[in-house]
Amino acid sequence: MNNPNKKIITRFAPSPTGFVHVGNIRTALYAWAFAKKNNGTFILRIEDTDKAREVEGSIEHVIASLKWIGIEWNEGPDIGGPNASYKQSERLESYIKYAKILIDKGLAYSDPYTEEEVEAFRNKADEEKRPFLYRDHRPENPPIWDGKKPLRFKVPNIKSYEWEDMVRGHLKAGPEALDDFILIKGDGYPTYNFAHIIDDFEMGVTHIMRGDEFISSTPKFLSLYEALEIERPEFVMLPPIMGQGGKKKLGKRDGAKDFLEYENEGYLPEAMMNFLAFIGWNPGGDKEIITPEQFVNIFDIKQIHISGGQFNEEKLDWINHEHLKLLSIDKQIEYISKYLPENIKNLPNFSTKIVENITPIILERIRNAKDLIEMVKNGDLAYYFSQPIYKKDSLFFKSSKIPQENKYEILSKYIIDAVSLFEDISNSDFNKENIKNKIWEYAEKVGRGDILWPMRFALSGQDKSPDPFILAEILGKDETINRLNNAIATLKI
RNA sequence: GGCCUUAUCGUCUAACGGUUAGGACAUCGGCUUUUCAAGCCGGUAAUCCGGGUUCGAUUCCCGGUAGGGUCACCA
Repeated sequence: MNNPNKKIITRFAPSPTGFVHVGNIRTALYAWAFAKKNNGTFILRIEDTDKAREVEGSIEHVIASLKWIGIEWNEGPDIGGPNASYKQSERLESYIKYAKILIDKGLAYSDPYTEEEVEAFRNKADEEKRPFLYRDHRPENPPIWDGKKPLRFKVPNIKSYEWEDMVRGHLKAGPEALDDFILIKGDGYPTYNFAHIIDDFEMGVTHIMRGDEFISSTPKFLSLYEALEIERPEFVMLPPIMGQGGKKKLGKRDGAKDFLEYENEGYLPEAMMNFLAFIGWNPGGDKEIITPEQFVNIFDIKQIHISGGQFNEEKLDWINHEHLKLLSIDKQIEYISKYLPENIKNLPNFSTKIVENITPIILERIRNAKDLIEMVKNGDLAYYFSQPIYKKDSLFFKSSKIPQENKYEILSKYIIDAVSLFEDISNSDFNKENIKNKIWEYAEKVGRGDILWPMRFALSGQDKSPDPFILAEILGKDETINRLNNAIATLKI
């Protein structure tokens, strides 16, 4: 088939019919990684031969999606290349050229029927419960092709085909898989079946990576390669990505979402790449968190799976969290700032300094932007930027040992003592270690929960929060004492 | 329905004839602890079924079952 020393050329060839989803991107990812690993060429080609389904802005969207996840191409519609154009609608001369070769060989003919007539043949076959084959109706004397009627391939040899696939191994199909399919449609545009073969040939593509839904049409492609007398590329059939929960192949019609949505939801591109890479491929071993560079280095077609994998959002969340932890502190701050909701940014004491300080705390508690928004909803963030409001009884620790009768006085005393202890720490030494050391002995004496919980609650106003020492450090000495004094005042009401 | 194809814990997977069938996510429990989170430790959990081949099958073969794909002037 291919000379092993030949430069590897792969491509990703979406049609501009709307957004791309994870399935599309996974295909692109493997083709890109394979080419990159082998110092080959990766081509982006737009298959815009169905004008009816075309959606405005799709090409920009594909480009944005690929760029976001970090896939770059060597040739494409935006950057050109030696075999431009990279849009099929601008390559019509090529298709006509090869169509004429087939006509001259007697291997293509004009379809004399109307769509309705073909449909009637099909329905009749259905009624008689036998498979429909156009070639059963192959016309005796087809008219000269005028470019206004579909041009059909005249399958030269109705036979069984066997071929090798780099993932599936040996595959085969009987003659019933072969039919006189349309090469060029009535509107002058080629079909996928024809166009991709011509383009891959002209662009020197060595490996075709695509979903396994193309297995059943492979014999048609094989027959066409033969008729055209061109060498076929290697086939690399990728397993499907199944939708969450169900067993259906993930597709646009089944609720697969716009790939760029994942950016809005706070997923990191490198986490997304990591996750997608592992649906349908596994390097063996226990390592599950890999960087894009590592992925390219270890990617191997031999380790692509043959059966489909489910899209598991919980695993994606975990992977995202792992990658979040891998980020530099500056990148982490950038991440939190990017996804922090506006209502937090509008709080009275909002400052980027506090955001920087609470970034590690937040990061520990979230896996994506949804979690961050959830934190905000639960009031887990607002207290860093504004005074908490609460009822005085919630200041008491659940298993408090403070006697009921004069509990407000006693707790006030504890907090007053704490304040005076903290007064001793200078502003510059007001960090969590010093704060803890300062109060620890006292806390041991009165019972840790009876002062630590009230202190934490006075600072946060929340049942759940980080520990009081880190809270105090982030708020700073003045604000900490201020809030503790507020708690004392609240107890008096 | 015809044809093609797939099948290991709930999920993603490791095993390339010989393992107490390993890991990860999720889940459950424990430790730690002022609450949460994180972390650490541990538990539950799988070879679809039936025949072969073999000294020995998750692994090879056949059949069944179940899932997926495909049968367009869509890609």
